[in-house]
Amino acid sequence: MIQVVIHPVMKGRTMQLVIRSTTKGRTMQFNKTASAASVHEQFSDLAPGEESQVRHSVAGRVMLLRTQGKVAFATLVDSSGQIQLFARITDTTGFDDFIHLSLGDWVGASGKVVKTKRGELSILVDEWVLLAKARMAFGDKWRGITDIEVRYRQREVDLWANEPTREILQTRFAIIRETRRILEDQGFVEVETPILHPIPGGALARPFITHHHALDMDMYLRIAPELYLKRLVVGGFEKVFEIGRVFRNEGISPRHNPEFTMLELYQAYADYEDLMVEIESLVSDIALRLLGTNSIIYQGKEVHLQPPWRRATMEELIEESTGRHLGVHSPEKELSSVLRELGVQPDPGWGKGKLLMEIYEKACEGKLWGPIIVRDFPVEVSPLARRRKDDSDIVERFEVVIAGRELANAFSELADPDDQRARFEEQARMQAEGDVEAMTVDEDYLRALEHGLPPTAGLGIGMDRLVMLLTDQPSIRDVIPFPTLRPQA
RNA sequence: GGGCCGCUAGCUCAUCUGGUAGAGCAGGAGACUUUUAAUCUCAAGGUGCCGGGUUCGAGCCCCGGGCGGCCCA
Repeated sequence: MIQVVIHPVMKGRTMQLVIRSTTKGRTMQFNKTASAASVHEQFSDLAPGEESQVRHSVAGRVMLLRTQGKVAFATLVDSSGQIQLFARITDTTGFDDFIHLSLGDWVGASGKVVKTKRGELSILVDEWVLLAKARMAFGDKWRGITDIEVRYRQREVDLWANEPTREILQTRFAIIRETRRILEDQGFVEVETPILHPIPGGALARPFITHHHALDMDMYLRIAPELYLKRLVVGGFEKVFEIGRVFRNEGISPRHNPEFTMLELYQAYADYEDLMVEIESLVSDIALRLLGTNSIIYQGKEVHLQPPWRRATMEELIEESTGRHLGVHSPEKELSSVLRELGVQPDPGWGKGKLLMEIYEKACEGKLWGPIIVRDFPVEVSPLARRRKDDSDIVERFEVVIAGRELANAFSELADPDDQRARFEEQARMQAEGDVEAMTVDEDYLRALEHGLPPTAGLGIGMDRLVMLLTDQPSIRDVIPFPTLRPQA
């Protein structure tokens, strides 16, 4: 015997409906013949008070219920929109139960499509069935759910009570879909690479550690798919991309979630200049397709996404911001003192390249509205990127900054196995000195390079941040269906 | 990790300086045969995040803890 648990707010007739829906067997199937939107499309020209002779069956969630004696009106919401149910004691079987539906109940209803005197297109219900009972009380019917914590923890409630949440996530999934289409149209092949890594690599970040019992070894959730994707290029895939989750063991903020979605693409025979053009058109095209414009508003300020975007070197931007001409060849003392003036205490282990990068991040990045392509980074902070021909301390790398945030990171890939080994060893040294974000030597990757990586350029885009930008959301949590939260005590 | 803010009925919010908690909606009973957040009547609904302390008396003041938000490192 199944114990029927009744929520405290369920009483009287509503409780009887709960018990009946639980103990007398559920309706397991419903033959829905029309969506709310399709009813509106087909019968938009019905006159107020006019009844069509067409029957339809609709299904969805009861969002509002207005009873008026011997008639009642329910607003039914499905994934396409809303349609009104019109129940009448003379037409509707089980009318007495109908008027005791709760907000949130799932209902299937059949009847003629009519338009009421007030001009609301409706289903004049003759038969209906309770498909699922909402035992938990509904949020405020006017304001929905505003408690941020409830919205993130019980996203299903947020989703059906708050329409904007649905719209934002629908846009998110559409952005990812359009990205795939655009890249496939350009001849890129979507691939999959491991999420469980024996060695974390491809980015400077602290990984999550997990354990494989049969192999009795620790493994790491990937911090980037980068190294495996380049091994596919070595194997002969000339244009590849992967859209997938990566995991970084760092703090949570309005811009960071421990797991997030990254797009990485690699193109053989290309360099970072080619990818500057690629990302400009990619982001602009996605906006055009989904929003109908590439001139958008983010948090009250305009962002013009139409190519070309401004390009500037890191050194140029530092000079604009600080008024000082600094570079990787500036005296270390000068770089340290500028950084200290900016309020950052340099770490003794930092070289000139790291100092310069810190200066850029502190003095420039947050102030750049963009879109802007910031190019030519120090080799010290770019262990997988190719050196520039004219200056071996600088690499062919760029970041895209929009609204003060890094949206994408790209570079001409380092293909020289000897240089790569030296870079890995430098990273390993930093790791030994306690840098939890430094890389380790990846012999499998080095062996792959020994087999020959053609000239290749790679690009990574934080898809969550792109979604934030295009949906005008200030927090990454609002564009992730189930953001990471500490469990409630 | 540090600072500031929040946590009151199922939901959304009130409660001036400490005096023993209130409304709207939802839910219950009833009225109403074309409503649009329908309306009207009645009744019910609270460990004030948790634990200490101060006080004759704490939702409010103090200390500790939890969860969340924002800012900073």
